[in-house]
Amino acid sequence: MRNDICLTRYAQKVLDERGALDTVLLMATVPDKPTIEGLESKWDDIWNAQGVYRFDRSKGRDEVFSIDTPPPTVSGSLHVGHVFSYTHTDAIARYQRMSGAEVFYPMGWDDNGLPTERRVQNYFGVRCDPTLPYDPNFEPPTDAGDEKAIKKRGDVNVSRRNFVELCHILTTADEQAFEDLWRQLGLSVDWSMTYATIDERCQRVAQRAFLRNLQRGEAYQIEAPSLWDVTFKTAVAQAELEDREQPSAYHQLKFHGSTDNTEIIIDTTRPELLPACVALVTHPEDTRYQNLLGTTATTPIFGVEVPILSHELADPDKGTGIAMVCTFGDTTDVTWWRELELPVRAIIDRSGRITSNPPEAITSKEGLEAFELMAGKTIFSAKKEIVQLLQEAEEMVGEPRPINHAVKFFEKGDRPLEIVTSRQWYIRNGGRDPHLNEALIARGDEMRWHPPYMQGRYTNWIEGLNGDWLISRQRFFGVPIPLWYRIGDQGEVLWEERIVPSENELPVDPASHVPSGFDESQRDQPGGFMGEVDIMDTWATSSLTPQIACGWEEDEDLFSRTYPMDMRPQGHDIIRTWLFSTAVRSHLEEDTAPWRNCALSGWILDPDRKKMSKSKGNVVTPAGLLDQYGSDAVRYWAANGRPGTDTAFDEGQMKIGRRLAIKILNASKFTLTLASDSNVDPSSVSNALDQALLAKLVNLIETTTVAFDEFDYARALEKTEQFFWSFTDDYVELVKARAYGSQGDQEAQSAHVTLKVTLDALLRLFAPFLPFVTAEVWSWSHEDSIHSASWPIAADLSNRLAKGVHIGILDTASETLSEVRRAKTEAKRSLKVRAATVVVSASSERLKQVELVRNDLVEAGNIGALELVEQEEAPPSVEVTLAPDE
RNA sequence: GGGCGAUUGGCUCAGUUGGUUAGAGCGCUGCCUUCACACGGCAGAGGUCACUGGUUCGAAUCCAGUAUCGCCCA
Repeated sequence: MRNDICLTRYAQKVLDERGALDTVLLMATVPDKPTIEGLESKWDDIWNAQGVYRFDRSKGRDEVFSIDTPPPTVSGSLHVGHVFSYTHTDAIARYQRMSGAEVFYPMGWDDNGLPTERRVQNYFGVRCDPTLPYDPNFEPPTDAGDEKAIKKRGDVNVSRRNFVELCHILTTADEQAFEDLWRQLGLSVDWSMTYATIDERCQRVAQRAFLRNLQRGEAYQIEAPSLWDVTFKTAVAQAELEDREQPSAYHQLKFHGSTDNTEIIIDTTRPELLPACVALVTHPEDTRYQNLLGTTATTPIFGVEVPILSHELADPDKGTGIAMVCTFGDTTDVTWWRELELPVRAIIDRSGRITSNPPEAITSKEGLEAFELMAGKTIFSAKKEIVQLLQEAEEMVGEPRPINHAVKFFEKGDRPLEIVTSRQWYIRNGGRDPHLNEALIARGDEMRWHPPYMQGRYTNWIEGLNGDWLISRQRFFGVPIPLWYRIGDQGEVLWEERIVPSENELPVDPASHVPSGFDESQRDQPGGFMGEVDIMDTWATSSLTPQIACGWEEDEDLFSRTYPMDMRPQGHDIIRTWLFSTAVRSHLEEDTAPWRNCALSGWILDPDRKKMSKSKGNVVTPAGLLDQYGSDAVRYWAANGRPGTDTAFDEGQMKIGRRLAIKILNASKFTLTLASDSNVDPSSVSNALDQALLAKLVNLIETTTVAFDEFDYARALEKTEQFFWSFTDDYVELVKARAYGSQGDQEAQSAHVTLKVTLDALLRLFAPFLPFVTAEVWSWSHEDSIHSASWPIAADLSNRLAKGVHIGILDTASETLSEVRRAKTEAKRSLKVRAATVVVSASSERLKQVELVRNDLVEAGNIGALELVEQEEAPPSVEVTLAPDE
């Protein structure tokens, strides 16, 4: 029965012996009571078995549409925000596939980095202690996941390698859960092409790219002040910062002019950095301090002599207009230090405490004693200590004045960042090189941005860069920086004498692998080698997703067919990190933009219009919603969110989506039951109303095709939905009787063909959004999958339509029918009650249209006498006289 | 402080280069168990398009400014 020829034969019989054979046909092709329940697993299985979404790598670059899917962070649960943006991408992927493109749509998992470390620490109740040796017999704790039990026993210390193994155990399980959810959602991903950012291939790509950067001089190591998170004890990059309003206080300190011992009052929020003071600085045009420029002052308590200098960045309106420069309180201090060529007096260590040894510049007894009191203390305690000392010495004016101000935090951290000097690896990203900066901004012009204004965020970010990209992290679970360093005869590390692995050795872990030409006994020995202990920032891997997905340097054939990629979908909040860093890597590696299109999706807001995020605790998880409303319904809600626009989480929209899916089932059942006999040749459509519907369908196909080509899936959905409801509410009601044969075979046949052609097109237009219900309905009358069927082509339909179709007939008929319904409703009568007479007054033009659909109107409205009165001036009116009440 | 976005019925949103009377869905109200669909259908009420000016024959739409909200960056 799934055979088209067979189906046609049966359908013919239905026409002849209608009624008697209806049941036979229904049982054979269309279910009696179609339902959307259970479609997800049924169709996932079928798609899987048939390989509907498998990438055919014989296709050339011109035929391929490649998508650089964002690898979601697996160390957390998915929330509806993910469903939202991934559905947008999938709709476009499905449209492209149906339009004839060979869609390259792999999925990755982002599992390396801090979020995983934190999850593993909490889930297993462990801490990584890199000094411990690997324990090959280590078993994961049996109480994993049991918060109470873990809290009771406390964390267990494990070696780095054991810790990494636990990371792999957990991420593997997480990834399976994610895939299951994506399948339930109906993403048309080729699941044979997944990758994980910590897997061997990704590590190889990340390390190879790093070595190439190193070779070309784009990666470099330098000892310099950098932003430092004291909780995670790692350096962080500019892109990972966020400002947070924090309570603080201004303190007025008395410096003393060296020549005449005048008091110089400076305002500072960080009095504890006084021992690290290296200069005072004021604005070059600030008349108040002109006479001091070029002289020196001594710091209170510590008695260190510092120069008084000028710099543009000193704000005359801030505090007293003269500031103390410390190494280092904030990034402005770093700028002053660098540009004014000041010395370093570091007093904050890597855990955020005051160092035990004072800077050499402090020599006075009083100063050394004061430092002794602060040494080893946290910032908070040291501040209390120094304020007390200053007040006792009467070197502070008044009390601290509380303020709120913006302080830089690591976006994942919860203590303010400090600035410490350390040896770190950087990749050039235009933060220091104006030419590279310009070149990267220009790359933005090679991509189409959806929506276009998002390009401004990219440009603004690059323009505001103040340094290169810091990629080294002092963490455990990530891709190691693939290097060793020679150790000199005295045991000193020779940072410039790097030992670089060859590319075919990758991936390497310098902590356990031995560079060629050495053996393990030489590790950390004079004359031997030392492995780099740092790992790369997670973005140093994620910035290579086009290279990873497309098989860079490992599958040149695939690479040539897929790169540069056609589309990068992502959230607008990570333009500065993911999008930008990816552009950097492709620029350096391939001298090209990584993609042709960037599609930026908005956020999901909770009903209070707050961004949905884990930290706010307002996250809604998708699994329950998919079960409750069905995947098509949830996708419908998601697809209504316009590109780049934040959208409120709204279960109401899911209810509507569900209703739409059910309506499609029922309307299809009706159409296919009546019209499965029909050919689908629009040129045989003879009725004027039918022709008008098909002409309108041509317009719809044109509109949705243009919208999809512009990545405006939401518009395509909206227009299709609008058409569909008027199709079922008006057109189907108007032709129902005729389709059953009331006006003869030819008229019925015209309706059948129209119904069938329209349904076939509508199902395909809906398919990118509602893949399950459309696949189900399509299968009732087709052998192939709707998802590999061709997208409707407007010209194909319009070319086969009769010429001179009056598209307005459809609206005229709908409006007239609506008037009849209104009369019945206002009379509080049933819609099937007879309208004894209906008088339509309108222009002769409009009356001609009514005349053309007279029979359908009379039957749909159950009209006794339909009278037409010509009236050119007044607006058209419809007067209805109902049959008397029974 | 700079940049960007938003502001349309109770709610969520359309409104495509300025063009009759501003649309849809939800919610609300009323009616109808109709032979695809009660997991439904039909219809109704409800908006001076944030505000103030300007351009224009004509502005939700273009321009300037103001306010509120949000985001990004200092």
